[in-house]
Amino acid sequence: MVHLFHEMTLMLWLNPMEPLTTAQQELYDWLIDYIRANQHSPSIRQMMRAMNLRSPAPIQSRLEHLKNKGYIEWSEGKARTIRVRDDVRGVPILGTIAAGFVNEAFTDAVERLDLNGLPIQSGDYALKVTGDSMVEAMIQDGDVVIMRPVKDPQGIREGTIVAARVESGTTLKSFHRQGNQVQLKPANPNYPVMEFPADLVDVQGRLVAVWRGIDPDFTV
Amino acid sequence: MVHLFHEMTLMLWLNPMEPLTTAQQELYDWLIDYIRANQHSPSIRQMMRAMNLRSPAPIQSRLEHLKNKGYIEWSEGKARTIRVRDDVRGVPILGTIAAGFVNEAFTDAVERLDLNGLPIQSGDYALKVTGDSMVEAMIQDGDVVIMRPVKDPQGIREGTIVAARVESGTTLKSFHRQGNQVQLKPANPNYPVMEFPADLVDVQGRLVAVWRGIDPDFTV
DNA sequence: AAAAAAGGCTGCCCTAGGGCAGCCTTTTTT
DNA sequence: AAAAAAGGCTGCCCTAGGGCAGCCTTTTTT
Repeated sequence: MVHLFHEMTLMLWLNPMEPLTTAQQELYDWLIDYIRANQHSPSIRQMMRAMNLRSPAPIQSRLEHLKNKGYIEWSEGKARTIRVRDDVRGVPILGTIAAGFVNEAFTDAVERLDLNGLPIQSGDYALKVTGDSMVEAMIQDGDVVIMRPVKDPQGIREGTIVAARVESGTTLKSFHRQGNQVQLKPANPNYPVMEFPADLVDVQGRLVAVWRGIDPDFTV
Repeated sequence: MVHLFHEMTLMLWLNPMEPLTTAQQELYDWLIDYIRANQHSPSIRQMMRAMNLRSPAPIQSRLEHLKNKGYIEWSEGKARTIRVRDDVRGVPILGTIAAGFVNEAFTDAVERLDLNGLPIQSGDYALKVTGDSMVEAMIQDGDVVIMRPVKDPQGIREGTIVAARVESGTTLKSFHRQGNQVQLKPANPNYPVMEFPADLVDVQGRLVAVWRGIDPDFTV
């Protein structure tokens, strides 16, 4: 059983794109980091130095491969115009999961919500929520939940909302311990609390954020 | 009264940074659009052409001004390295406002949530929610709501969630009409429905998205 | 083990593109 | 109205940085 779960977690990270060689992957990872940090592409010479090469040619061929495999693109002949493919940015949605008054007036921006990156880490993934079992936790059908892989399942706090895989499927629930058992509690009285031996519960991630786009056609 | 409201809406868009001259603003706007569309900075020559100039010098001086006023920055001497200041990206947070099971396993990404831009338009702004008057609409204290300015208040659908300013302050409520009156309905039975003459209600935006970052210390 | 692909290097070409002096014109401030 | 700032232009310099031929070495596939 446990083996099955491990296969699952691996599947989660399967890359749907053509695989990269070690050198290509190394360049790609460095490139992603550089672009994220600097907001612009490095030059081929910079990549050459970063990869400890003494000539730009290898970088050019690796870039060519990355381009052919669909990872990046650039404007021919123009400096620093490499961009990562659109759908690689952002968080991958891996599937679906069951689940007064102020008197101050608006003035200037007091802080900013940086949707370009702030609370999301590399490795995070998203799930689209189906069902209403978490409505009392303010998560409803159609929401997108951003999950973070859990390295140490022992360290999960009581009540953390997690995506947990048990034999019947994967579900978004509140995580609780009861001796050797794990309880997965819905946030909706119409659903039962589920209880499993701890080793049959594979926690695939914990909730770090919720995104809800409002469809204007559904605002009654 | 109505005049006051108009002053408010203007205040909303006050730019806290040093103002730009027309030429600088024009370049800045073009630059923002270009970077958003292409994922990389244009070259000075490109800007020269876009601004219908015959020499790069004016662009250089405008960029210098934009830099001194804190709008942009770049790496000296490196091509296409202009970046917009960090806190200008993303959505400005303008203040605070009262307010089952699947058997499919996760596999590959079915689609992607592009946090870099997808559902947000230029002009949108964010408000941090305080209070629990919208809990039944799944919006809770601490959430960040992304709002879109409403061009035509007549066109607001019944039940749309809006940020509305009335004489007592600004509030996040569900918008309803009752003859010449406007009803602002909370999504919480503990709060009263409010009713005002339509011309005393200034709708400052409608809800387009909700973002909730989960503080790991509060996951009980 | 053999063949193919990828990686690496030297060395060179050449242009995209940043920078700036000097001077004039237009716009904005005072 | 005068002064200051911003905008514009010509014209030039020069290097950051893309591109590639040719050949060898290492890794990956078959």
